[in-house]
Amino acid sequence: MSSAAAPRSTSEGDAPRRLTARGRDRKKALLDFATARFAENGFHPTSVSDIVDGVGVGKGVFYWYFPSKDELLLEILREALHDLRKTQKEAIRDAEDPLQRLERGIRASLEWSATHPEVLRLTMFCWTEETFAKELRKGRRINIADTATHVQAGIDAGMIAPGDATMLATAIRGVTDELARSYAVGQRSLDDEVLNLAVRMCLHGIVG
Amino acid sequence: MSSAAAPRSTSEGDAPRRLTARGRDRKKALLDFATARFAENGFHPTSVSDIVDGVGVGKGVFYWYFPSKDELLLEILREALHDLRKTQKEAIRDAEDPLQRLERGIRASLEWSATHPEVLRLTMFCWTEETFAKELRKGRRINIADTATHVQAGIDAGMIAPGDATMLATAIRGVTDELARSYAVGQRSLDDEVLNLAVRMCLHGIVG
DNA sequence: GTCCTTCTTGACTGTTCGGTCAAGTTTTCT
DNA sequence: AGAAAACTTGACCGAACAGTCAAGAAGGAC
Repeated sequence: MSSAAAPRSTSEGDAPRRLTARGRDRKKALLDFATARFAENGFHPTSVSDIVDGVGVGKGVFYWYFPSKDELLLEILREALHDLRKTQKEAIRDAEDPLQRLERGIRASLEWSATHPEVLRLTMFCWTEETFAKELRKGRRINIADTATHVQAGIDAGMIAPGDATMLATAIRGVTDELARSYAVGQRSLDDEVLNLAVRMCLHGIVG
Repeated sequence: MSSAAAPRSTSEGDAPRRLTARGRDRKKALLDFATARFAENGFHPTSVSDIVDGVGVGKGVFYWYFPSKDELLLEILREALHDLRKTQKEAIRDAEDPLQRLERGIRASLEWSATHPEVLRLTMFCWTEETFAKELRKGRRINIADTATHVQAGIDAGMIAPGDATMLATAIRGVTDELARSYAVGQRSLDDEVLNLAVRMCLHGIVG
């Protein structure tokens, strides 16, 4: 116990850990490789050894950058949800009215999904274990709230038939999620036709 | 090698294994308990020992009724998909036109989901591992094909705007799946309001 | 009763896995 | 240069896990 400082993993509160350039590269390599393997093999069937072997480093490296395998997955998740939201916000920025905001948001969602199919697969797994589902619920709540804002604005502007904005937002998410999922699962390509269908289902289904 | 017959598990082809009344009860108990535990704890985190302990039997019992843990989950899955389809068929039987068939199918889907939330959770996990995803893809293909039949009939009868029936069926499944999922995940109750919303989104979104 | 099949037990096996650690190397800071 | 911090190694550990098996109990068929 009297030994050296032992900067053991991210301490309780959180000491974000200072990384050198080399460190940042390593961490990213681990993150990327793990994401790919988790998505194609499943989370549990992919061992920490698989990951470090794949990246070509010793096992200790893994635990230098991540406190645990679970925490790694949480980090992948958080980063993905954050990136998706950022993408949506950018896509919506210059829209002129609520309906256009909704349409662009829907398209941005699907396009993001098309470029991150591995994350979508991971997401499906995460819903099935509490540790990870908690994080997803948070993201979902935020996403639906964002959408509901625009739906409500549309209702107020008389562009959308009155109704429970949150529920309509949930249904919109349903259409986009499922179409994205069927792409992730490899049953359909995410082309313009699908994008247009999603928009048509959501908007013409709810526009008064 | 000269030992007794050794009726080892379900043999390659398949010898459905003759069960006594006691046997059938045991098997059902294992199936039910496992479904519940898998749904609340996750598949991998739930060990075979957890299951047999929960039911109060020795470990050998498990392997008398199931060749492996994976095979047990596949059996749960197959049974569930079969039951859902049967329920839908019954709900649709006396409908008068394609639109009514679609509406009743949608309602039946959601109602079935409401009474089998554990299965829905399991389903999400299954999409993430090939062994199980294969089974789900089959179920999904069948489900969408069923729905597409009615959509096509609606198009032919001039009740639905022309379009790719399969794609529309996919979107319909999207709405119902997501609403069901948000129920399974515990964010919303599956009341009449939700049922009506689903029908409204699907039908008024595609009716010409 | 006796024979045969179904069913049950629980200790055991071989393996794998997440995580640790003492020791060493490289980079950065001063 | 020298100290400190960041990084890396890979053998090692205890726990847990899916699956096996030799032995026997229960119950139906005759």
